[in-house]
Amino acid sequence: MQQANLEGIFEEFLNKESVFLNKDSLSIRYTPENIPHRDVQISGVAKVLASCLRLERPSNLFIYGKTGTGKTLVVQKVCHQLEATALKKEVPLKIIYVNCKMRRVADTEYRLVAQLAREVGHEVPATGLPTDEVYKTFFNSIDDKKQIIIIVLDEIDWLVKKSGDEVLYNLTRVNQELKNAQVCIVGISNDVTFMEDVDPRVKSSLGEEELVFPPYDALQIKDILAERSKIAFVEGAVDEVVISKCAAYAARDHGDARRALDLLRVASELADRDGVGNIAEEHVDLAEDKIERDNIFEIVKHLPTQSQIVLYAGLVLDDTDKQPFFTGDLFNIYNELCDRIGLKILTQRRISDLIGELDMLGLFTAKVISKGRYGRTREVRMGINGGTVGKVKELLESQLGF
DNA sequence: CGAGATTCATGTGAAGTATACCTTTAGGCTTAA
DNA sequence: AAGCCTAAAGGTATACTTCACATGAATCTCGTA
Repeated sequence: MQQANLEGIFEEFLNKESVFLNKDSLSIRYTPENIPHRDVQISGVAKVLASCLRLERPSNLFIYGKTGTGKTLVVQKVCHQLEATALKKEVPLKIIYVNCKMRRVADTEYRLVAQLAREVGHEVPATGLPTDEVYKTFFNSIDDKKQIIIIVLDEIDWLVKKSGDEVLYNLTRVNQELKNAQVCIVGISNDVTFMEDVDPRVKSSLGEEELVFPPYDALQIKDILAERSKIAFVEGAVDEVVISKCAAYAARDHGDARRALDLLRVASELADRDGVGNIAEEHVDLAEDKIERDNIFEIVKHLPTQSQIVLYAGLVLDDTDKQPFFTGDLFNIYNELCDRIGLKILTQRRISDLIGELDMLGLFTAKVISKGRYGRTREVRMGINGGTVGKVKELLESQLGF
């Protein structure tokens, strides 16, 4: 009986007409042929980096703009082209791309440099070595021949927020130590104000050239979506109205094209699953919830256990009544929870830091306030909205074993 | 009544500790001449 | 004697703890109008 059912599902799936031609083109990893409305930025980046084709070190470049304004995409695009040209002209050029936000990959000085070393083919242990040693490993392996290295540090603001700007200082100085190779650094930041509280030496050196990516407006996002959907969907699967809606939603908060693409992709997946031949407006609404949920799930799932418990404690408090709550309240609940599942209780000092981290991830919204006579504390609210809370709670319960 | 002192709960920085892992080194064992 | 293996010694990064001091506005205190 069940077997037959399964078979039925598969059969149906195969017979069903899919809305997709090439679903990949909606994914964030996809690099499209041309990037609409970013000509200025593309040529800006290209002009700066082009000098490496003459074996001259390009100026360091610092790029900032909000999420989903195409920073990463543009840089990657230019880099690909550059690599291709360099290959043709036999210019020794290497481009290293590192995303600093990756947990446990590049979020400390040591780990970043270790990652760089790995990118040039030197396995480096996760701990144990002096940081200088790792620097040396990296330098030596790039300095063995004349070449230009372009290091792209994406989400560089994270790295600095977590472990200070010393890394950047060291990296911007590397050229003095290298005999053959030359290094150019491209920093990409979502935080527009990030440069303000950075060592002025780093600032002047990293910001030799600066480029701002303004947010897209609704019309531009529409263009982008239209372009991609030509590749992604079969004829007539997606309606003008749907695209407008996605664009409008995304433009509503700071012109985030990535969000628009996500909306369209998820909406179309939902439509596909429903087995209807085209995407309807309500699919977009459903998609909006789902994306928010999925993003949060992804973050929560990979949180260290202790942070998960702190988050769960927040959810418990959120459930009762108080919304904002304070560090002390949270710590009490946290204690009970740890007791319940027999986990080691960390100090309040540490929890305070963990709350800070959850705040950075957007799961909490925490603000240090003074309650006058009644002390100073963090005022914490949940950064997760209504419908998702329950699901996150379920997820945590199953992961933590409540 | 208002200026200044007090107070509370916790933020925050610095230094210390435990753990896991790394390299170096010295000693011991094996092996081959 | 040379080569190889092993275990101890000495070192590091990271996550966490301990200690001590900093914060900042509501509240208290006390001098003054």
